[in-house]
Amino acid sequence: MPRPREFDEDRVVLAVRDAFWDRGYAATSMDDLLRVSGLGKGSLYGAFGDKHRLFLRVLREYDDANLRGLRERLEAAPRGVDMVREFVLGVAGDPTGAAARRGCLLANSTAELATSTPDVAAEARRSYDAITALLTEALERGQREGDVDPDADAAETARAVLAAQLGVVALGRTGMDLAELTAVARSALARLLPAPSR
Amino acid sequence: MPRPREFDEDRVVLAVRDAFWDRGYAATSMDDLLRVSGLGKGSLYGAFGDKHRLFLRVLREYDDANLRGLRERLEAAPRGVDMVREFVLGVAGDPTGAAARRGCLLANSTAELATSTPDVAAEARRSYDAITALLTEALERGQREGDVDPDADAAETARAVLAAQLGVVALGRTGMDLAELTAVARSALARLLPAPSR
DNA sequence: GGTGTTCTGGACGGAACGGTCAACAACTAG
DNA sequence: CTAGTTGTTGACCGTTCCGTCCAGAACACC
Repeated sequence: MPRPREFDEDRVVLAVRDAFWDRGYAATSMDDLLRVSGLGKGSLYGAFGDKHRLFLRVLREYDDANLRGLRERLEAAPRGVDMVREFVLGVAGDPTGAAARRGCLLANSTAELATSTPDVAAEARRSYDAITALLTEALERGQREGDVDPDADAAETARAVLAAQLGVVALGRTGMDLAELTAVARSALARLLPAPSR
Repeated sequence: MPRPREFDEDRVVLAVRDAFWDRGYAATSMDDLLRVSGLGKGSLYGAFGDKHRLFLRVLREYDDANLRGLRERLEAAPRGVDMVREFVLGVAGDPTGAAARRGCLLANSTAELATSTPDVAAEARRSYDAITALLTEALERGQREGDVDPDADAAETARAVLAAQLGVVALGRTGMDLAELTAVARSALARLLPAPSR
């Protein structure tokens, strides 16, 4: 019997996500969020709660989408190692450099908020653990497929790959030249994923 | 003939730095800065300008101190490769984990502000370029000293090491278990700095 | 068509924001 | 001791902040 929503919840979450992504949490005002979402104050508060709750929801959905994408890429990849390489090289994938400059919402949020907001730190741990598990799986497949040194510890390598990727993300945020950023990614990958000594 | 300052400028910069470091730029209010510095409004504005200018000064001095420390460690290190290892492992060096959770002021600031504040992005590039140069120097010394594969490109390796360190810093900020963080650092180092094949 | 429930938009409040300014204090140079 | 210069303090300003609340609108159900 209630009056139905006039807006699409997912669309609002994406619009709000972009605002937080571009400005950071603290620098994004509720007025900004109302503007980009097109909602009135009552609607936004009614549907999502206050700024903090809204942000956490946005962050969780962002992470979930990310993990889903990685999982799909792993399944679709001809070889396990391809997914690992894409994961690192993809940071510099957008030829305009805009994506690299924008960085990763989770990484940005962790850097800004992890100290003051335990929820964000916990979300980051959850997400990075899941990514590590996926990378481990990909590397183990790579070992079976003969692309990765079978003597290497896949889980350890996965952690190193994640660190390298996070580093490339951080460097991309400085506006570093895209060719150089790609070179960093390649250089790290070449050293982290030595071909099996056959 | 002027009236002399009643405060020590460097002490104020350090106190303000800690405030920015703990809360981030946007979440730190001028009142916070007045409290931690002990100054009145007129004094702080008179000596350092507005919040933005004060922050940039703090960030530059932080970076300079960092670079100075790295240079000294390189000069003091028995072997070039020691400085490289310290650079990465040092992130998890504080046994309480507080330093790891705090992260790096420059990295945090870049993640929060690089998009909206070109000055911060430029400062980050400047700093990371200088660190890369130092790491390259250390690695070249390591090659001469027989600790680093002489066939590796030192500059490329330096970039990969920097990325790995930034990644470890990012992971440390999530509150990841300290032993695990150390393992990540070791794992990355072991793969980035293969012993020379003698 | 009436009724009950939810949604909507904006007015509103109190607090906190960054920044200015003027009156006063503290010193130096002569 | 006087004059001149700078430092200090805190009141003050206009703006923006987040969040609440309410009057009215839009639907579903009976």
